[in-house]
Amino acid sequence: MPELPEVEIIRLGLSKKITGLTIKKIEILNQKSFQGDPSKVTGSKIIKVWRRAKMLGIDSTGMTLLFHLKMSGQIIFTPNPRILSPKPFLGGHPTKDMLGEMPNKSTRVIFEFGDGSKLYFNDQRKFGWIRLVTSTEVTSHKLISSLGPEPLEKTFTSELLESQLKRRKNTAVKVALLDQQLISGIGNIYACEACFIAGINPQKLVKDLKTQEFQKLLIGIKESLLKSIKYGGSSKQHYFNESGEKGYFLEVANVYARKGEPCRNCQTPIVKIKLGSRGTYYCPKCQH
DNA sequence: TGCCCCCTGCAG
DNA sequence: CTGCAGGGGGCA
Repeated sequence: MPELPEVEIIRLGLSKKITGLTIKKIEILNQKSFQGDPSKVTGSKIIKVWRRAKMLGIDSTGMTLLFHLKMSGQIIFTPNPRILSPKPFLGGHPTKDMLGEMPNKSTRVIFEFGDGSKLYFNDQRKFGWIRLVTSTEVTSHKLISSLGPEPLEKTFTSELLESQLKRRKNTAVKVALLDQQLISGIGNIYACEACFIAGINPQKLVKDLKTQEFQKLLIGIKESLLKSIKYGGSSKQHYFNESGEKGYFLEVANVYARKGEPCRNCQTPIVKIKLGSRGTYYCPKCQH
């Protein structure tokens, strides 16, 4: 589920909460969700929490826990209930708006820290994973080294966007935007949103884009990602931040999941098509 | 460059 | 019941 904004929100929140804590115990409930030897980090202290593309990294001494949430992964932090009052989501049964008690049936890995707080890795569909790698090996790891530039970096300009996308000239723009080797962190929601802001039909081939369209697309990418972070991310089904709170970006999204609803710009009903086997939303009047 | 697949669960 | 879901690796 989570794309760049959602993972970034988790990073921001988690960083404040777990930096400095000691990993006391790692309980693996689903073997496939955790790759590596957990004993290599138990007893060590958390130094840093970082993000690259849609991946989250937790550094301890010499080792990195690398997380990928894929479609349904969640990272949920709970303070020690004997020290701090329970968060609202600890209260009850899971609903659309509330996460419910931890752990639940989707919990795959549980980290326990020295102060009694816990971190739950939940993943209904089991596509996500945690990999334990040495910190020196992580940057050179294939998963990281093959990634394209981060779209929110200042150095990510329309020239860079153009040169990256043009590595796939005969591909539809929206499909190219999803390619993590070209640009990292954009997923299905923000690819659709970026195309809308840029006024570009998602089916348009990269080779047919004009310089000015790359400039608009750059704005569309940065705007939609930043706006989502501001609104707490997109919570369609699974996404909750590390404190169990939903995000509200989809309530202000222009096209994603708005099939048949009026375009916010021209009132034309938003259309849904399949592109590269992914659901794709756009306004047939505003996007050419 | 385009499918199939990894899984589970929810909506239609 | 079928189809669909914030991802992306592997394979032809």
